[in-house]
Amino acid sequence: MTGTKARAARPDATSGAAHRFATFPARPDTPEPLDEPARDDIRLEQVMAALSDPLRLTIVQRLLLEAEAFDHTCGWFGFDRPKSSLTHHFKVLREAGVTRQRQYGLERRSQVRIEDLEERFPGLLDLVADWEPQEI
Amino acid sequence: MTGTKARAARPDATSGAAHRFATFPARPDTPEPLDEPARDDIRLEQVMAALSDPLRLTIVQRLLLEAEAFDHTCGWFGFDRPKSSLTHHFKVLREAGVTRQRQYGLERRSQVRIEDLEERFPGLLDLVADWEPQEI
DNA sequence: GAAGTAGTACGAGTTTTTTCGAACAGGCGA
DNA sequence: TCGCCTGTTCGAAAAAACTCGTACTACTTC
Repeated sequence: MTGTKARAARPDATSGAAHRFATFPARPDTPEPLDEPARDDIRLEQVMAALSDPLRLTIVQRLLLEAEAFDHTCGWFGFDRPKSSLTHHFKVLREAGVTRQRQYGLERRSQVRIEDLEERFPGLLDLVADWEPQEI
Repeated sequence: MTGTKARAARPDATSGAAHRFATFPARPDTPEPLDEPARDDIRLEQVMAALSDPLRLTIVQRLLLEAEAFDHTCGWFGFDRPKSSLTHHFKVLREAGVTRQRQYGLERRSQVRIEDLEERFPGLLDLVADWEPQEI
């Protein structure tokens, strides 16, 4: 991992309305994101579908809350599932416009598209952040 | 339809925070609701799943906006689908906790559980109200 | 180059959701 | 009682989503 703690020390505030989720300035060595819908092409029904799965809700919630909203590898989550299943779920999130993924050498890192989602569907991410996973 | 306009004339404000959707006082002749989850048993993932379908989003949006949030029969929507399909979709909405249904003689009327959803998932209904159906 | 690592792509099996016809239930009015 | 009307239930077919093993790619390190 390349300096997550250092970056997390001074997050910028989200542009526009103040918000509970911190965002971070782009860095010069950041690779281009994988294919994703443009902000205005994000569809509510697809975001809802992406967030209707407990595993994916967990992913988004942990991206929002556990590590100051910065990007993480698939492996970081520690889910006990086959890799191909995780690939599938991360792809659903990205194609719905919920997350952005970038390739850093070997690993693919994900982060929530906080600003885009806040503009298109204000308040939605708060619901995810406050979600309580079903107790067994 | 039994007096929708008259009832809509003076809606009460939602209890708690002021809100864009009007709610209505219960009437003495109101039948018991069909089986539905209790407020605290409404699960975000199931609400998301229920709202991930364009037809169901349309139903909820029109219940919210077109008739001052009061209840309507399945037929009122005028969808060009077999009746059994509509029954299915209304059932998905009710079982997820999004709508409440009551039997009035022949017809079954639906309304959005505005207060319950506002308490559990504040802001979610605004997203539905502002949703723009995909242009063909 | 060989090995190790992070994750993808494909495809099959399974499950869930959706769709829709056909038959049914039950209130209401003539 | 006989239709008519609103909507349900059942069942089957079709479509979509999920799971997961296997094989593969690509980068890094030795």
